[in-house]
Amino acid sequence: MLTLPFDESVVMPETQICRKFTREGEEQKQIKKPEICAKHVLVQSKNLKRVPEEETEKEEEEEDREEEDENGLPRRRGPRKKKMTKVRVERIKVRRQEANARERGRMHGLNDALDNLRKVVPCYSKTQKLSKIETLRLAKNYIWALSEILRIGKRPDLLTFVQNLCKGLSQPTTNLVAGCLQLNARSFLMGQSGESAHHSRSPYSAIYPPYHSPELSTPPGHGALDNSKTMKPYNYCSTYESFYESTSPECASPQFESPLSPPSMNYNGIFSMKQEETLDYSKNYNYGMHYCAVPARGPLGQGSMFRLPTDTHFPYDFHLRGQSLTMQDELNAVFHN
DNA sequence: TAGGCCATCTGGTCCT
DNA sequence: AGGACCAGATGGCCTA
Repeated sequence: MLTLPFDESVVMPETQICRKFTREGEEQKQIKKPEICAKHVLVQSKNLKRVPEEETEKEEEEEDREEEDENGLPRRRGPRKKKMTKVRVERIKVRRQEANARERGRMHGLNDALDNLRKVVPCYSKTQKLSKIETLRLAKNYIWALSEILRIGKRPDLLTFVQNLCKGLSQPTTNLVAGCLQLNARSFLMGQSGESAHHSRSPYSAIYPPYHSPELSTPPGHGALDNSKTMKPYNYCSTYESFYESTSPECASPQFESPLSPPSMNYNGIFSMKQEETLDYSKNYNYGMHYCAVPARGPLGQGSMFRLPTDTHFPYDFHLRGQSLTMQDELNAVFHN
């Protein structure tokens, strides 16, 4: 069901500790406070340990002897407190540095995992990253919303779905989720008038799983079609760029080319499906993703704003120009309520 | 400038 | 003993 390859090896890359971190502002930090690379620390510590080890033991023995009286008995009962010799202090320092490096690596792994989570929740933006807590909240809501769909067996209307997604989220995040839908919608409309109509999907397809997509429902290696053979290689960058008019820094990322990639589909509304890149898209664009939102009867705000036509297909019949804004208003209202 | 978010350091605790 | 995990403290960066 998840789009992007959920590969733990990506989450915890082997070289995680010593790699170059590129988080915003971190480079500056590196300049100010050069990062102590774990490997360095380890090497240093090994050197520190190895060279003086024998000497250390001698020293410690001597110190221990110092604590004995003339009869060879310890001066005090109970556990002896080891003297803090230079060497011992140094060793403690090194161990602390090692522990710091491990802790840093651990936190980076955690952050990588969080980044991967950001990519599979329905709202992903490189430029406006969700905070950690918001990512977790949104992920929880997303899981809940999807399981509700499974439980009930039918799709809720768009607004309900988005409302569920936004429960407990801050207003900026709520706006971001709505913004994601708008971006999608805009691109969708642009696609209609332009040459790349097939490059976009309706906002519905952006956030809903591809229920009617037999081609996509089977992960590679599990029979059926291998999409990577019939479609152009996955490249979400183009769509990313179409949304943000900038080059995705992850274009070159190999992590999405894993052969273990799950069906190359992303529901998050920002990235496109792998299949969108196909030249023969018009033929293949038949995933049942043509859900469109039509205004519900009655004034806005009464119940749902959008409805899913259950058996009719109105591809591209999405009245977004007016509605996208209204939708955000609705979402804001939801938030404020 | 206050507040939110984040990375890092640190010491404590638990587990192997 | 050493590593993993955790939470508190701290300081930097960013934004409203």
